[in-house]
This record gives sequence, C-alpha cells and structure tokens, in this order.
Amino acid sequence: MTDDSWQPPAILLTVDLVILTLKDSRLQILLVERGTEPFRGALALPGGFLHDAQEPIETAAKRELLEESGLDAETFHLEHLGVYGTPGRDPRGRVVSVAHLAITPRLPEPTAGTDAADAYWHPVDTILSSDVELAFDHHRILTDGVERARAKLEYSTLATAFCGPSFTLAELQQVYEAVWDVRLDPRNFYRKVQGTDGFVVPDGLTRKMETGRPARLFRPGPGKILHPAMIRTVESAATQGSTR
Amino acid sequence: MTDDSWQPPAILLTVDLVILTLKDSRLQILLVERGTEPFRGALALPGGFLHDAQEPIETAAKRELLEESGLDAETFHLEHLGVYGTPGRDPRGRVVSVAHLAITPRLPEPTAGTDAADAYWHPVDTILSSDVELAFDHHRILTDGVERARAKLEYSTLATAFCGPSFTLAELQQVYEAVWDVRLDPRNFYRKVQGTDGFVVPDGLTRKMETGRPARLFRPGPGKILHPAMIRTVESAATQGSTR
DNA sequence: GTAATAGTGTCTATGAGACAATATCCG
DNA sequence: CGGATATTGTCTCATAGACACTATTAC
Repeated sequence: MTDDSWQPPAILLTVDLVILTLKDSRLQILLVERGTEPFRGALALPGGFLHDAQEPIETAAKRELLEESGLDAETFHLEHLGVYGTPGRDPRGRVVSVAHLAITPRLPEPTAGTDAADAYWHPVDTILSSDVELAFDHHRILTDGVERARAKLEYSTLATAFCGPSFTLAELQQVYEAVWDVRLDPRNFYRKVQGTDGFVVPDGLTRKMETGRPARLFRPGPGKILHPAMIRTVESAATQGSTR
Repeated sequence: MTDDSWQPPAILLTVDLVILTLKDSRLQILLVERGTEPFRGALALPGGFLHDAQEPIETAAKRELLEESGLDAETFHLEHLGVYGTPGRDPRGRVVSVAHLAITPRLPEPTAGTDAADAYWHPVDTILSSDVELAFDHHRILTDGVERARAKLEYSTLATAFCGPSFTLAELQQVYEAVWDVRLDPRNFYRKVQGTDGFVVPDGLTRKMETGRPARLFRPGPGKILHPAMIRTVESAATQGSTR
C-alpha cells in the first residue's frame, strides 16, 4: 500500500493556552497582542512552538504560562484541552496546536515586566460577543475552553482553582455565578458545598467582611470529583433577573 | 530570548484509535498485532502516521479506522481523546500521537480481508487485568479511553453509539451494564430512558424475542446531552451480585 | 438598637431505586 | 394454559430549590 520511499510528514507543534480567571466578578481571559507576523497586532492566546524536540508538551505549556503571564507553575490548574490542526489554520505551514486550559486565582496584576508585556485580561463575554477577531482559530479554542470550564464545574472541584489557597463559600459561589452566568441561593449553595464529600475543608479561620458577620475560610478538599454533582440550570441569569 | 537562527523542531504525528464495541455482552477493544518494528509482535491500538502534511487529523483517524477495521466511517462515533507525546515513548524519535475514541455497534465479524488482517476484538477487562504488554504507551491510552467512555455514558447519549440503528431498551441497558460493570433494574432503566428528553425515539416497530413479549424498537434521539444524567453507582457489580 | 452578611431549619417537588402487578408474545 | 420478557404502577428515600429564621460582626 505504501511504497518504501514513503516517509511520514514532519509537523510543527505549538502549545496554546486558554488562561481563565475571575476578576471584577467576571470570567476573564488572558490575551496577548501579537508582535510578529502572521496576525501581527491581533489578539491571540498565549502560546508558542516547542523549544526543542525533547521538550515535553506539558513542560512547554507551563513555560509559556510562566513567560506570558508571569505565573508560578504550581499554583495552577492546567489540563489538556484539545488539538487544533486543520491544514491552513497557520499560514506558516502545517502547524498543529495542542491547546491547554489553565485556571488561576485572581492575581496581583497582570504581567508587567515579563516577556509578553502586552498580555491583558479581557472579559470572556465581551470577546465572544464582540467582533474582535482573534488570531488563527483561537476564537474557537477559546469557546471550547470556556465550555470545558463550564462543564467541569458541574462534576469536579475545578471551581476552587479560581480561588486563592483560602476562600469563603461566598467567593466560591461567585465563581459558579460568573462562569455559568446564573444566580444561586447562598443558603442552598452553602449546604450543598458542605454536604459534598471532599469539596472543601474548613481551615478554622475567618475573614472579616467590610460589613456583616465574618465568614469561615475554607481550603480545597482532597476530592477531585463532585458526588453528587452541581446542577447547572439551563435558565440564564438574564431571564432569572428579569423575573425577580 | 530566542536568537535569529532558532527554528521550531519538527515532529512526527500519529493517530491512534481506541475502538470499543459490545460483543458477547462485554466491552471489547480492537487491537492489532504489530508486523514491524518497534514492538513487532506486540498488541497495539490501530493507528499510524499522517499520510502527508495536508491530511487533516480527523481524516487520518477515519482512514485508519477504515483500513484497520474495515468499518464505514459514517456509522461511528469518533472523538478526540487526548495527546500522548512524552519524549521517548517511541524509539523512532519524537512522535506525538493524537488518540481518538471510536464507538461502534457490534459488527458482522472483525476484519477478514482488510489491510490489517491481524485485528481482533479483545475483552477490555482481560487486557487491563492481564500482564499483556501493549506497544508504546497504548495501555495508558486504552485506560483513558475506557474511562472517557464510562464518564460519557453518564451525561451523554453515547450509549446509543454501541447499538445499531434500531435497538431495544434492553439492548441499551446491556451497554450500561457492560461498560460500567453494574446490574441495573430493567423497569427503572426503562422509565428513566423514556423520561429523558431526546435520548431515544420509538420507531414504531417491534422486535421478536426468542421468548417472551416482543420489545419496541427505538432509534437514537436528537439529544446529545442527558438531562438529567444517568447516575453511575460507585458500587461494583461483583458486590451487588454477592448481595443477591 | 440597625444594617449587613454568614449560617441553620423546614417545607415541597422531583427523581432514583425497590419491587408488585399487568401485558403480550411462544408453545 | 405456563413460561418468559416487556412495560406500567406504586411506594420510599434522597436531594434541589424556595425561603423563614437565627447568629455574629460593625456602627
């Protein structure tokens, strides 16, 4: 079927990162402005080629995360998102991108003094609903990443990755509300989270609020899977809001 | 940071397939015996290199599926599973594999007269519990694929992909029982499936059984997401069986 | 005290699971 | 009719969601 002279084609491999965080109670994504062709000047996901043929893919992803956002590798959730290799997606040739999803707690402030000084947070809904063109097929990758994050909030403890090492349940609730764009009842949310094995563990401390009773602080629990799962109501926040 | 002479490294890309089906009421996987080095003689997932630099990845996956199993592309569920690119996983150099998960209905009989005449179905539990060494990191890919299938039965209509174009609910139940290794109550299963929007639609016909009342036939419904989801009890079938 | 937010209790509707009962085929 | 399997009905328990209520801070 294949003659002896045939050789497998060589491919260029990139990693791209969908880096999400919660900022101003909104889901936001880190985007960089491209300084080189192709798509010079356009917004793009952080990412780049493997350094060399020996570099593991996950290492490249962590490296890009650090370079482009100045974020320390250990404080992050990082997972494989998908592969985007449609011929023609990159004018430089056959470039296959391994996309990753990263979730980070809210950070001091973006990215001054790093390699990519042009990296900034953008509200996800703004990017997705506006006419802003992202480079390559990054719009699609972003959409997939956000959908992955939404889905994983249901059945995993991913939400805690949006929070710092210690957080109140109200803060955790804000993660769900921002990512899903819904409003939740704080009282039911409280009982639900507490009643789910391994989701969060109290660390004994409390945090003073500007006003009102201080809230207990929690740390991420040992569990990774929520059992039972959080239920994502199909109804949107806009609908719920207008009904009130 | 990067000097002008730097060039991104070239990579070799393969696709590998975890092809699952239901045979003899057991979850089975299609494996081939490798005819060439490396790992000559070992069992491996069907797969291979991209044909050329222009071939889309999904096309390559469908091509391998057809070549190695003789299966027509349209009757299948095929989805991206993951990327396996650890340096050293392939002695031929830096080879990155894009793994896919394929689900097929039970087939006439495997693969006589095709390219890979050495492809056969193997029970998944046998492969996973035995000392059989699969080539490369295919054991890991298989594990991930099975876990993906198990998870997706919960919240998607993937189970129908194991069935033919028309099936009884008892057959659909067997899919869950085999993949999850549990026993389900046919009566509760019946109501559950019927009550879940878009899962199955009756096609009006019935199938005669060897004995007993004929069963209504159903086709896959328009829905892809189960709402509410099927619940996978943590308890194993062995435990349940001994309790009876 | 009031205001504000954290956390608890209680009721109701819905769905899962156990399992009795009925329906429809074969012989 | 009896035997087997499909399909329906009913009951009980667990959990989601609505929402009244109590607790603890700042002022």
